[in-house]
Parts: sequence; structure tokens; C-alpha cells
Amino acid sequence: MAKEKKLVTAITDMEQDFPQWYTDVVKKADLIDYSSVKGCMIIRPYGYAIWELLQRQLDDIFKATGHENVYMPMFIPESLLQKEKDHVEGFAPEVAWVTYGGDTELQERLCVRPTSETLFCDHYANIIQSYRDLPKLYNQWCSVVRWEKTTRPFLRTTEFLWQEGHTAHATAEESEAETIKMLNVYADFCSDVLAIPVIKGEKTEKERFAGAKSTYTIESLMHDGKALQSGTSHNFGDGFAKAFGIQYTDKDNKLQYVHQTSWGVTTRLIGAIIMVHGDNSGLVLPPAIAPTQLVVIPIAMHKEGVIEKAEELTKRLSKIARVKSDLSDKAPGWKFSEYEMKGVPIRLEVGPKDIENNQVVLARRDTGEKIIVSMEELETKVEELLKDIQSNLLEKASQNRNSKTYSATNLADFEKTINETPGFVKAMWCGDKACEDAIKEKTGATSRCIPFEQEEIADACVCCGKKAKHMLYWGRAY
RNA sequence: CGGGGUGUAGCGUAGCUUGGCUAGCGCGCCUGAUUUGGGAUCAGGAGGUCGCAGGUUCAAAUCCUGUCACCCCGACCA
Repeated sequence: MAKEKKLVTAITDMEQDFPQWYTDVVKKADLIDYSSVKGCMIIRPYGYAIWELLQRQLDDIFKATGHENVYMPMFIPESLLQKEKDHVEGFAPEVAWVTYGGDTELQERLCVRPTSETLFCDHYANIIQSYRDLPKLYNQWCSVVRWEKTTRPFLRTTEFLWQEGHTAHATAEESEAETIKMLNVYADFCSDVLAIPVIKGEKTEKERFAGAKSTYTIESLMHDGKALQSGTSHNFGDGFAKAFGIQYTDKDNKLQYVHQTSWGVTTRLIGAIIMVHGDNSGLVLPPAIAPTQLVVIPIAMHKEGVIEKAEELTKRLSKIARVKSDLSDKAPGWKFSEYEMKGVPIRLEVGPKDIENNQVVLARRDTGEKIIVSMEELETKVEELLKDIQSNLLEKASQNRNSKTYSATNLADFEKTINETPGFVKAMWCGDKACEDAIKEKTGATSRCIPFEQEEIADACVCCGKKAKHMLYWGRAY
């Protein structure tokens, strides 16, 4: 693999100060700006373009799997939020309240949705009567508000964009199948589109979503060895249905409760892209999610025919990729750096020498490699390169994650590993919450998930030594 | 919510301890010329309620009080 060469000095080295590196990338790549409201960020055009591509592709998959989009109100009356006990207890500390309408104090205060389970449930109770009404497969794209104490761009903001799927099914088997199906949709999307490998698994009871029967998660690993929960899928069983009275009459004319699911991913995924693929020169975008896949940079623009050639190539390549050209009067070196910070997968340089030789120079962002390509095979080469970059990024991210995945069979090893070599730690667990708490207390690591792919790395629980039930992934998390 | 820090031009900052004349510098921006294969050079130019409010003083970016905001580190969360 090619040695990574530091090309831009405007960004702090990640080895030196990872949080600062992250902030620098987010700012230098023009993804966001801070706003005048604490914890809220302005998503700038380039950042939003990434979100739009992500949204469009995911939405297509949702539609293809039978889901429909709806839009729920952003306000939830307090009484509605309180219908499911665990749920309200889980979210109450972080909701924002509306208490006035104009200058009139409201009879009942309204919360700004932190999530919309209660709204969907209330609605489902009204529209579901018969088994013929099932399943209901709804999704909404919206923003939610959670009054977090500490915020970071994309990873945790007061308001964030997401999608939340909410479905209602006739049976427990169906809701479980839906939960797993959507988890797989997320996992495939992460690896195929975002080039981020994930661990699929179930959350322990301690980490479970407020009100859920079971919570499944995809966990990814960032460059600094910290874990990021990248998507979740919950099976509610009939808990919410009972709290909200969502019943239907089955084929045998018996009244039944529905079984529900919910699942979501957020703008946090953009944070994951940054921290999984980024390097010391800035952002590195997988082609599938890059708003600009190739940027055309003319060299010596004042020379005869250069601008015309750049425009011609831009037009030609626009047929096969998302292409833009930069004909501004900045120096070429400045442009190189600019598009590297922004993570554009391929840079095309074209100057008088190239025109003379009937060729162009392609530079790939992931490896820094420069390739001379003849005009004739340009399209073929660009398509090939985009594919190659996409798969190379997934390969690199997988290697990185695997090299930072360890296992521990006793607590001393566990602690040493998590402190000295940050990453995932695999360890056996007896299933007792006391051990989970103890490990968190002692090491600062949280249980990430009980992976579907289990391994027998020992017989005994890493904490108490009793007989182990599962292998768990642990890590320090964002 | 606890601890720490910072607010001076679009961005980054000097000045504040010890009050004093026109608030200095770098980047960026505008104009022109020369340049152009890794953040070009020269010349000229524009841009400031010194976070906000009050106070002390002949005089406040500087001292005092209050207030607002943001950042970083912890405990809680996608």
C-alpha cells in the first residue's frame, strides 16, 4: 500500500489530536458551520449534498422493500409522550418543551419530538382495525431534537436529521423478521455504499432502547479506535400496542394486539464516513456517496485551448459520473488541496502538454496515485477507477477494523487492551448486568453488542468467572 | 450538570498585568499586472458598535459588576 503523504497543512494530524483533526476536516471540507444556537449546526451545501445522496439511495431501498413515507407533526402533547412508561423515562431528560403559543401559555405543554413512536402509535390506534390493515410499513424523514449536554458536529447535535421507520405487524414473528430485515438493509448499505464494515448484533438489556423488547445495532469502528453506533433496529413486541391500544380483529374474529418495530439512521453516518475514511489531508469520500466524483482541473488556463478542452472533458464525463470543473483563477496547487480536503475521489488534470499528447492525468484521492490516460480510454478508465476506489476503501476500513479488534479472557487483559490499544474487545459474558456495569465502571468501555456471529473464546465470563452465555463486543464509544 | 478556556474585521490573532494619541499583524476579500503540473508574486485598496449592558475615570479593548454565547474535558445519549 502506498505511503500516505501529507499534502495539506491546514488540517491537524489525526495522530496528534484526533478530535481537532475531526473538527478541522468538518470545517475545511465546508460540511458545516456552527450556528447561533448551542449544539445546532448549519449543514452547508457540500455536507447536505452528501446527506441527499445517502437519503436518496436509502429511500429507494425502503420503497423497494415495501415501505411508504409519511410525515408526522413535530410536536407531541405531554400526555401522549407519557403513555409508555419506559419510553418517557428514557427520553424525558432530553426533550425540549414548547410552553407558549404567541403570548398565551399553553394548557398542555408540547414537546419537540425526540423520536416519534408515540405519534405513530397514536395514529396506528386510529387506522388499524382489521388484519387486512396489516402490515403497516411507514417511514419518515425528518429532524428530531434532543437536548444533549455535549455536542459534536454530526456525531451528536441538538437537532439532527434522520429517518425513522415505524411498522405494525400481525404477529411477533413478522415484527421480528422486519427488525432483522431492516438491520440487514442498514448493514448492506453501510458496506456497499458508505464502504464502512459493521458488526451486526443485539444490544444488551442495559443498552436497549427505551420501551423496546429487543434492540439490534450495527457498530462500526473509527480511525481512533472508538466505536460508533451507526444504526439501530428495534422490536417492540406488543408493548407499545398495549400502552396505546393498537388492536385489530384477526381472521378468527379475535381481538389482537399488533407487534411493532422501529429503526433509524441519522446524519451521524456522515461522521462515520469522515472518521472511517478520512486522512491527514482531509475527507475521503467513497464514490457512491461523493457529490462530486471527479473534478476537472485545467493547468495553464491562459494557454490556447485549455479551457475548451476542460469543458469538453467535463461534458463527456458527466454522462458517466458526477463531475465538476474548476475554472476559477486560483492556482492549480490551491485547487488540488481544496478538492483533497473535500475528499473528491478522482482529480483530472489537463494542460497544454496533455492536449499535445492526447492524454490526461488522473489522480486518485485514496492512494494519491497519478495515472496517465489517453483520451480514448478515458470513460473506461474513470469507471474502473471509481469502482476500484469504492472497493479499496471498504478493504482498507475492514483491515483497519480487524487490526483493532482484540479479545480478552480476564479483566486485567481487558483493561490493558482497552487502554493501550483502543478498539473493539471481544470478551465472554455471563449475561448478568452487574458484570456489565462493573466492566464499564472499571474500564470506561461499554458493551457494543452481542454479535450474531458468536465465537467461543473462553468458557467463563471475563468479569465474574461464572459460565459464559455470550461473546460481547466492547469498546469506548462516541 | 461539574471543571477549564475563549469572545478584538469573514477567519486566526497582538494589545489587557501597569487605562492615554490614528487598535497592530497574518490569512482571506477587491482592482491591476505578471503567473499557472502541489495552497504564486508585486503594487494599490476596502473592511472594526474591541460579545452585550451597566459602572469607575478627564480618558476604557484594557479596571469593576452583571449578562450572553461558543469551545474543550468529564458524567448521560443516535
